[in-house]
Amino acid sequence: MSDFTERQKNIIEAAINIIAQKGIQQLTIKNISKRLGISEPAIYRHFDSKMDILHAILLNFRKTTKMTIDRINAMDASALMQIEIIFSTHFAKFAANPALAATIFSEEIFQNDKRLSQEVASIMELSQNAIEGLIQKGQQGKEISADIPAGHLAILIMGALRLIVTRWRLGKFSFDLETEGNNLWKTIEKLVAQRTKGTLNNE
Amino acid sequence: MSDFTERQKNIIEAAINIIAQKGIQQLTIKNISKRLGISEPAIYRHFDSKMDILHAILLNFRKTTKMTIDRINAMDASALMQIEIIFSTHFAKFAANPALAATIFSEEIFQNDKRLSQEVASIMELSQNAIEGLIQKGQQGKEISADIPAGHLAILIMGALRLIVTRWRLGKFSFDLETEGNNLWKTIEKLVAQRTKGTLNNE
Amino acid sequence: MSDFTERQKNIIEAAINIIAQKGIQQLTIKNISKRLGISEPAIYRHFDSKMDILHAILLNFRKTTKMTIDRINAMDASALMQIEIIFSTHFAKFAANPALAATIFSEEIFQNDKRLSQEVASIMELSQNAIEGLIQKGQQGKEISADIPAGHLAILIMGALRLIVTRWRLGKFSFDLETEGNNLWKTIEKLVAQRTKGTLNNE
Amino acid sequence: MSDFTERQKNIIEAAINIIAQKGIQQLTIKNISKRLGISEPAIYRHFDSKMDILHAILLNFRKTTKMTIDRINAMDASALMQIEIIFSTHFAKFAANPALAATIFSEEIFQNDKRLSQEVASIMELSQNAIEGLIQKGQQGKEISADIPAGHLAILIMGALRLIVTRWRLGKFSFDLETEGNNLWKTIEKLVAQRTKGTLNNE
DNA sequence: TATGAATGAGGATTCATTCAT
DNA sequence: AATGAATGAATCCTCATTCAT
Repeated sequence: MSDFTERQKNIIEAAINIIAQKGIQQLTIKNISKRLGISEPAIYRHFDSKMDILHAILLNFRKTTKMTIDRINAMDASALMQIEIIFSTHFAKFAANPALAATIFSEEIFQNDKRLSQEVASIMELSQNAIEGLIQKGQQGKEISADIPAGHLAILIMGALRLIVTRWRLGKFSFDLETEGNNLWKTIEKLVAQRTKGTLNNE
Repeated sequence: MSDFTERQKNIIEAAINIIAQKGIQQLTIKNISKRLGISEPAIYRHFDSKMDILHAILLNFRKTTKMTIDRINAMDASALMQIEIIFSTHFAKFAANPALAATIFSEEIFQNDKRLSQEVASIMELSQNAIEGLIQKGQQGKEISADIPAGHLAILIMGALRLIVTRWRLGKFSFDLETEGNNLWKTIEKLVAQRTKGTLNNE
Repeated sequence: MSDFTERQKNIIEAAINIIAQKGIQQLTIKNISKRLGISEPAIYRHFDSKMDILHAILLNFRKTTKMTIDRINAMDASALMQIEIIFSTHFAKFAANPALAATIFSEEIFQNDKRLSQEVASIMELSQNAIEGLIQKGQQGKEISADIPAGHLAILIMGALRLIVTRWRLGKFSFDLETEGNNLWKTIEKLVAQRTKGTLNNE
Repeated sequence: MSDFTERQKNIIEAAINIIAQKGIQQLTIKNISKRLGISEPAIYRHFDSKMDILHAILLNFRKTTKMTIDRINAMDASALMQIEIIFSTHFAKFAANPALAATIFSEEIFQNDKRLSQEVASIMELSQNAIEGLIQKGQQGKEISADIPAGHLAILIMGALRLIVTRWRLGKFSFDLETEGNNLWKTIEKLVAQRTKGTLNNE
């Protein structure tokens, strides 16, 4: 959030909350200003257009995602552990800010605007590449079965993450996201772990 | 599509295409009518409201999904084979009608309307339950590793399916969905297959 | 109703009921046709326009009002008795068909159309003149105090009639119109009755 | 009009004039804005909805009516004189603002909206109760014949007032309302005045 | 006699945005 | 930095009416 003024941060936050609670169709300048208790034109002091607000949301998310990934990549830990941290960090982030999930996973919202859709694609790539890279590292380190395409594994992991978050949202947060996320991770870990004769799950 | 008149089918189709090409924000009565070369009020001869059109889209999708699932469930095939068919049928359907994917995976679009959001939830459950049931069958038949929770597996499978379709859409269909889908399936199959000493993947 | 076909009578009746129950704003061709269980264009087989339907309602009311008045005028009864009959007949008519009151007393509804507004004026005159004539007759016959302008008396009588009916409608028919009407009449009678020394009310 | 902004007062005035001149059917946001020389959306800066405008008209009328009645009630005058002032004040008000009469006496216009119809009923009650109260006072003070139910008298007075105003409107203001009103009042006064032997009208 | 399909005109209302203050 | 007032364009939807069948 470093490059944004306080008011801009307020606006971004309000916008995210509106999207999460009421859907993108309710994200109007009027609703944002109402939430902040200011007038509509006041918004235009801080952002040139509504699109700019959406762009700021994405930009902001990409930044924090990148920071998280960089931090995790720099860790001295096993690949599986690192992926797990990415996984659980995402869940923690969404649990703490459910609005974010609604916004980030609403790709089609942004498809009308080139700048926005590119930003979305870029964010998706970021996590995908990070996970894929860690998987390859894990395969080289014999933590993860080498016979599984890293890209496919990344899709499975990210797809599961997205789906469980979406369910959680649509189900009105009726289960504990972090707990379920961790459980899911254990299953994933079991699936992808290097299987040697001695560690066979069955038999 | 059996319960709809020809005009209703036209309208549904036009609506799906608009959502796919321009996004839900562009799904207006005017745009639908323009696409069909009729006037706006003409739409209201066939649907009471815009929401009813969206509802019809979902209803229709649920129906065909249910039929597909029932047909596959009735098959005399291994559980893995059946899941694979569900998987590939979905890809085939989306490949044939990319608009559908955009519509169906846009859950948050519908969150303002109870009837619509319930329909979406119901559709998601349908596939989830079907896959989960087949996984359990596969586990009982020793096709699929029994130590993996069926629910988690179902989330992984459906999550991957959704994610790959979303990527395909956002990437403007730059890869062949069915091919990639089949490849992904092979990986999934490998992951979940009952692992006995003799069939170990590694070593 | 003699000059109208059965279908026309149905339409008129439906229109009156809609005006009474939902107000003039809800009097639409669609609502009329819905009430009759026919299609909208079917209405146009029987009336050239919506205005023609309203005109027919007024025409019809004027006819029956004229008939009533003529019949009463022809009676061999005292003037007061005759006015009372007009008075109570109106109440009976409105009690039997509350919709009519709502329609007839909604003069401003018709003010956009010359033909309709003239019809309304003509109906108002009809009753006014009838009552005024009977009052004069009563004054000549010494039934009614001669020092009161007949026109003013007619306004008082008709005004009270209209107001009590309006109240009855707005109060959702919470009192018995005919009973209250008769009570009111007794008061009116007392007020206008020829006051001779011997029949003084006070003292 | 105290609680309304200048623009709100403009809008209310324009609305009243439209209702009076063209009827309620022509009371559209477009027509109001046209009359004020502003755009349609501009209206919504000042009123949330069209219904709110109608409500404001009624509210305003009720307020001034209440003030008038309170002022008259506080007067040190005979009951008959007080009623006469209410009577003539109403005529003066309508003569000065013919539009108001058209609006206030159009009860059925408001019947679709609970809030509005209650306001209308409340306004009607206000005058009715005031007059009824004054009649009782007059009866106690022996100004007014005590053998006449006060409620009936109030209906006669208010009914006559309404009817004469309506005629004046429908007749395109072809007579002088205040003059005719005053004449009518003299008749009413004569009718209700305490009749003692010495003041007998006849003989 | 009736209908299904359609339409031009218009309804209230909302939108993102601008401008003078 | 903020606001009150305004607006052009667009929203969904309804209306009376027409026409081919």
